[in-house]
Amino acid sequence: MKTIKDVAKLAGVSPATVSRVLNNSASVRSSTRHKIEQAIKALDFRPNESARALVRQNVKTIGVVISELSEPFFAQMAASIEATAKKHNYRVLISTGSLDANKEKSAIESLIAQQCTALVVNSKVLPDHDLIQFANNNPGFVLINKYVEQIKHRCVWFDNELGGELLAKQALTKGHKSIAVVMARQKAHDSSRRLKGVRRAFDSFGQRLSLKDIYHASPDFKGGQHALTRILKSDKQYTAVLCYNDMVASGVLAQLSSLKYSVPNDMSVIGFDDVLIANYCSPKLTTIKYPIDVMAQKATDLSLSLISANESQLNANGYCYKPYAVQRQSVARV
Amino acid sequence: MKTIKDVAKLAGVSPATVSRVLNNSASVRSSTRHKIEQAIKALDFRPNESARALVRQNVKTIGVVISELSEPFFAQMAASIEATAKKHNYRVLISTGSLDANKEKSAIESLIAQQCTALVVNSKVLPDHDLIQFANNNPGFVLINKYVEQIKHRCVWFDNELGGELLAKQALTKGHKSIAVVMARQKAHDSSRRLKGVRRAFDSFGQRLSLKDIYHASPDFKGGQHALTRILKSDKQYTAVLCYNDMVASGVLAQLSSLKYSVPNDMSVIGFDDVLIANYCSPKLTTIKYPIDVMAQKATDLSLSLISANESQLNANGYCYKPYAVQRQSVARV
DNA sequence: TTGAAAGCGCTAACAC
DNA sequence: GTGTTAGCGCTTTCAA
Repeated sequence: MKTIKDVAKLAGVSPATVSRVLNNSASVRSSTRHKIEQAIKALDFRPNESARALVRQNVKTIGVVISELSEPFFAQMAASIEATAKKHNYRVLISTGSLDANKEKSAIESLIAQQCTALVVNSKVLPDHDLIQFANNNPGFVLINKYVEQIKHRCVWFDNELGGELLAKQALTKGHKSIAVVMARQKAHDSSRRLKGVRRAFDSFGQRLSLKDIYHASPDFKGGQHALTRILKSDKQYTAVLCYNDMVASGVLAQLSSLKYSVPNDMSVIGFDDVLIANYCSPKLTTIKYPIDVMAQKATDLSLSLISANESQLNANGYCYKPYAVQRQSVARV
Repeated sequence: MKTIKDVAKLAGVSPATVSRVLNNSASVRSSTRHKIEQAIKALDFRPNESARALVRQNVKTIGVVISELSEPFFAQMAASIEATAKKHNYRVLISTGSLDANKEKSAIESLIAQQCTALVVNSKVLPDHDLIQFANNNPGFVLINKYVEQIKHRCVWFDNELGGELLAKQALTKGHKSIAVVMARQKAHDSSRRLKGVRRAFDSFGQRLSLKDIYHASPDFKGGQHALTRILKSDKQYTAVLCYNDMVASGVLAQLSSLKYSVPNDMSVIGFDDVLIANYCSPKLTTIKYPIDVMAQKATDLSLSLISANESQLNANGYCYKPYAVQRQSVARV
């Protein structure tokens, strides 16, 4: 392995000067610089990042914690973080938390041990006080998809309640009266806030959402399939199904299709998130946009500016992103 | 930041002994070990991985190069690598290559500079001689989804030709005579090998694939939509469309659906890869399985065993994975 | 503008 | 079993 000494020897200078060229840290006579650059090229030298990290006490790596990389929503988030990090010349170290508090915690800790000063964490199950403690000990710690009052300036989150409201309004404004709602089973998910928004919309339309109309399912394709089966078994004649996310909605769609129901004529279906599949299923899903791309970008920028002490432009209230409706073909007027 | 010295001081021992406990590297009296473990816990100490990497000349991090993280196929691959790495107590450093030879090269180089001795690379556009050179200088360098003769023992690849053959047979065995084929535009993709397999199947059925029946498209949803439009404009009455991948097939499906064609009655459609969406679209796609999960796992294990000199169980011929057909509902008999 | 030297936190010989 | 010491490759004072 080539080291800075090899370069120095070949260029006939000291290692310190090579370092100066590498970092543009002090003025170096241009002839000297040239010699060094030649030597670097000749040896195909690349500085050892571990050594740099050790002496600089940080590493040009942003740590990312997510629950599950294979889910489209998170994959998109990770992709957006990676793209943003790349612009700042940072790499991305990914660790999964798998919906387990201990694993989530050790995922974060391991990234910190790797000297990641920048950290973008999508915590699903870790208690707030743990998150606050991490934030206090790590200047570059940022939460995404989560709001924690005490460290809100490090949070990039989404207005789930408004999302729920918009979700319900997609059906309510088209005259639907008998509406089923499919939410996620886990408390950890954003179900309860979305449901609150759904209720608010019902109230504003003078309608009532009964507990019986709320179905619980795992937040994926299979969950949607199962939920729809239960929905059809009920004695109510629903005309619309509000879904926790687009994967659930796809499952609902698939099940309806296999039962020869026509969407949106026999049943309207509304998704949430607007991931790729919403645009790819048939009929295309009317859904609620969760702007995860720009949120991920913001979280990355935020983390990076927090560690560069470039705090002038920080928003003390954090960053809340709003949903909006994306109307496609899965909703009919009744 | 806590260091090994702090722990040593608190436990009343030397740093070396702390290191021994940390690494289980030599026998330590159990009472001493206990004291040290107490001190580690009390200080919430975690060893600095950069320092370890520097002295050990490697890092417990596996570098991954892929073209685009947001594509479902690659997201699934990345997820599988991460899961496997985690089992070996490795982290994952991800870098994207974006179908550009220079970016791909610098992505690999940057991972090497980070001391990643284990490397799983999905190269799309880098010339073989570059890959061979990387392999020669990096014992843990492994290629996935690619076969390079000179370093085949470091390759985990897929039998695209057989895949193409199976793809065509899904239609041929059901009596289709007029078949359109949609392949990827880029040479970099596996199109040509798949096409070769398609041709072989046609030959074995005594049928002829004319150049006019081959359509080129970008390997995604939009590409599928556009391709189908061109297919329907042709003067031939096709009864089946063979697609480069499931995303293309979804686009074909969507376009057919919007034109009120019924699948598979009016047209049969066959995908490739068997990503999630193949199971989620309507009708469910008949497709060819690309076992990316197990391949990614194998590539990760291979890379890790290459650097641990645990080469006894290595296969000098590399690892070729075979496709198989997954029959669902998008193909009819004619 | 450049070089010498110290040291980041850790591991691994080599003593004892 | 445990401590002492050197040094991994780099950056950064401090002098010159």
